[in-house]
Amino acid sequence: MATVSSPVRVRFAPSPTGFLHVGSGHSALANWLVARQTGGEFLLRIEDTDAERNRPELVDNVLEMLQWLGLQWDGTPVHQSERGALYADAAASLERAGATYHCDCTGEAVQARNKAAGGKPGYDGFCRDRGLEAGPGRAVRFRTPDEGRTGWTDLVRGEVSFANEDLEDFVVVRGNGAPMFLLANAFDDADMGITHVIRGEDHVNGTPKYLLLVDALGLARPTAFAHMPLLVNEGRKKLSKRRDDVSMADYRARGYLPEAMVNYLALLGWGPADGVEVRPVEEIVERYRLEDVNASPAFFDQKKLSFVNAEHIRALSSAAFQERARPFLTRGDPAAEALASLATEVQERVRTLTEVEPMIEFLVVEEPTMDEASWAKAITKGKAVPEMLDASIARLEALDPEAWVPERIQEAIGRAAIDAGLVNAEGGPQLSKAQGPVRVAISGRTVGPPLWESITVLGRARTLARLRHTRGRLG
RNA sequence: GCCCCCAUCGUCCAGCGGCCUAGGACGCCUCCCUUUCAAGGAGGUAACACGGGUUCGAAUCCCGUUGGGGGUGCCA
Repeated sequence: MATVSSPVRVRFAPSPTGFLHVGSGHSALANWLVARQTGGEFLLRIEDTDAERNRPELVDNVLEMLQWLGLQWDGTPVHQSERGALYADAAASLERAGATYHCDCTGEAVQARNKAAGGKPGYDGFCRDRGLEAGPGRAVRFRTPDEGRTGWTDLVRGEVSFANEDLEDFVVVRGNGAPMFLLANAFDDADMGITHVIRGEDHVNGTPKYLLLVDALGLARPTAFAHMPLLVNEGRKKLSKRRDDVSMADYRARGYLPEAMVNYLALLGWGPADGVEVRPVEEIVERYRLEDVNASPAFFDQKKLSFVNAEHIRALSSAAFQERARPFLTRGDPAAEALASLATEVQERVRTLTEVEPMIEFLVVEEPTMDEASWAKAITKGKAVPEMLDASIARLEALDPEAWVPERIQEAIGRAAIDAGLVNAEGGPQLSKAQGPVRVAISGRTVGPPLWESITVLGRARTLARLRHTRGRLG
């Protein structure tokens, strides 16, 4: 299959009926990648011809999410709602060419006839030859050919074609005068000079009608189409707003990095030849090939997304990591300062930015929130817990306040372990056992950043107070 | 129902007629490292849906079957 090389002119055409969804993001990304790669243009068109469903405020969400992802579009977004006259002209030209007719059938009437005729869906052509004039409430239908085939070369699917006899006479203008999706969509693509139509697989069935319309309008067909694989859930069903986690804004709120989202989305349906999956977007722009995109549906795997996100988090400089985490710190500046003191340790341990704060929270709050499971594991079921806490208090207290550094603290805890009888075969301290009660006492949890560093940052007074408090609870 | 599409490990991707006793990644499991958890290192688990062709040779090409998905609106 030919490679897309000369500059393309592509578009992302969302309908503002919902928040930007990871599936639309996937299609938008494919368009953007190809535009950037070929030095072409990535245009935006808001398909808001349905005044009743249209929610203008959702346009903001779509634009904001595209910007968040870094998918900057070229020029000003086109709004179909402002182009009614153009569609009316197109419809008039269709009528002059005899390509359309007026229809006054109601949906119920069509259904009833279909049922009587054996239950096949679609319009039956009832008004085709009735010669109805235009009139209020009357829709305009396109007269599809009765024979022949309509097809195209799809960059991801190869040759695709439909028998014209299977294509019903579809509506191009509604009874209220509003243009239908297919008319506005096909007309605009030609009018905007779109060379490559890249969109989801759910548009495959509408493509022959689109093509018939473009031809009847005397406009040029796009150079190529590419129907991207659908993104599916664990049940292998198309991702849906109702049952799946698909809102791009939610992923942002849950601490995913836009570069990780873009990286992961690019991996759905495609993979770089060198096998390096996690990489900067510029490298994906260079390597992406529409012709190599798979036609089969891809499962949107949040576990892998998390892995990719963790990799991108670790790739950040410490300063950048702290800056990116800042909006997720609900406890403000104190939390930011706490993070600064343990940044590299935390950065290596989180998969999303929302996991940052819980890891340093013990440094910010008065008293750490005690995790019940951790208490049960390290305190209730721990070995020589009272002894270990007593010894830690004694050893840490004896430590020169000037020497409150990780190395000295490790030594002190090591001695405390030996005092408490937590020794290994060589007579050394059994640190893995010894650190449990201390960690829970100071942070409330069994997992967290390295202990010696945590104690160093917590400070002498607070560390001793928390150890004593926990010791006190044991009686 | 009809039309269209899809079919390699649980998942994503590689494979485009011999290099495949099928490779990488996520996940899961084991071990190492280790103050917890991560990270890192070493292993392991696991797939060409089925049946016919074509060919000296098929995961790769063709046909069929089965399975899955999408569409089937005066929504986009």
